[in-house]
Amino acid sequence: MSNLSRRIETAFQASGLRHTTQRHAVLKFLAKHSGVHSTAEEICEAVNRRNPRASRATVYNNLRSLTKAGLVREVVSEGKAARFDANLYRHHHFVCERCGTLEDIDWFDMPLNAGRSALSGRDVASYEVLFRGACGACRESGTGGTKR
Amino acid sequence: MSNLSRRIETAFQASGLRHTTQRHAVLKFLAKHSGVHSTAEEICEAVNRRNPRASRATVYNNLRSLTKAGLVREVVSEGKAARFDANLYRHHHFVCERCGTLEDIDWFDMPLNAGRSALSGRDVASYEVLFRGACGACRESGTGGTKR
DNA sequence: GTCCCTGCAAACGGTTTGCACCCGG
DNA sequence: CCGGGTGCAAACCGTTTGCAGGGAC
Repeated sequence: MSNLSRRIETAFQASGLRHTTQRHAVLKFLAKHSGVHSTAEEICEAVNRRNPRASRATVYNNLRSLTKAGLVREVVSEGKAARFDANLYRHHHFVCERCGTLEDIDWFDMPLNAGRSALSGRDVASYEVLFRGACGACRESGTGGTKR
Repeated sequence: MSNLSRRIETAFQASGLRHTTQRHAVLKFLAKHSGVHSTAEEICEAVNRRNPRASRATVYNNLRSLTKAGLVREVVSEGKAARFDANLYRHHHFVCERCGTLEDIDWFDMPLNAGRSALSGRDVASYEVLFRGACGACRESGTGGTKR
C-alpha cells in the first residue's frame, strides 16, 4: 500500500469519517493534484477513468463531508463552479484579471496590527490575501486570454 | 432631482454607458444599500416593488455591464448566488464561519514586502484580505447561527 | 435612423435531493 | 445487524440566451 493511501486512512480515522473506496479515491485525487483547484466535475471524471467508480452524487457528498472534516478546502472561486483542494498548507491566492486563472501563492505572514481597530469586536481565526493583477503568462504575452 | 441621481448620471456619462431608467434603478439601489452585498434576486425584487420595473434578464445584464464599467463590484461570495455592491471604496472582508455573514472591514494598508518573492513574476494591481472567524454577534451569543 | 436595451420564456449548467440498495464497522 | 454511503434520475436554482419590440442618443 502506498504511503499516500496510508496517510489518507489515518486521516479518516482521526476525523471519524468512515473509510470507503469512493471517498478514498476523491481525497487521493485531490492530494495528488494539490494546487490545481479542480472542479467537482473534473474530480468526477478523473475518478471514473478507472475503477472504482463514483457517481456524481457521491463525489458531491464526499466533497462536502471532507470539507466539513477539514481534510479538503473549498477555494475562493470567481466563476460559477466550486473548486476544491486538499487542505495541506496555508496559502494566499492570486487571480489573473485577464485569463481568470487562480494561482496559489506561498504563505507569508502579514502584520495585522494596522487592522486592529477595523477588526475590533470579532475573533479572527485565520486570514488570507487575495491578490489581483496579471499573471506571468499574460504579462508577457499581453493577451486578453480566455476565462476558464 | 436628488443628489444621488445626479451622481449616477454623471457616472454613466463618464463610463460611456447609456442612461436607462432600469439601469439607473439598479445602481441607485446598490448605492443606497452599500455594504449589504445584495444578490441579483434581492435587487430584482426591490426594484420591482415600485415603478419602473426591470425584468430579471435586465437586472442581470445591467449587473454585468455595471461591473464591467467598474461602477459595481462583484463581492467574493461563499455561497452560490453572486453578491454585488456599489464600488465606492476599497475594503477588506470578514466571513463569519458560524453564521456565514459577510462583513466589510474598513480599509487599511498592509506591507507587502514579505510577499515580494512569493509574488514574483506577476503584476499585482490590487489586493484584499479575507478574514475568517466569529463575528461580534456570534461571539457573544455562542450560537451556531444559520448560514444564509 | 441606428444600436443598444428591455422583457419574456425557454435553455443551461452546477448542485442537491429522494429513494432503494449496499457495505463498512 | 445497523447506520451511513452509494447510485440513479429527477428536481432545483441561479444565470444566460434568443428573439421581437422599444427607447436613448
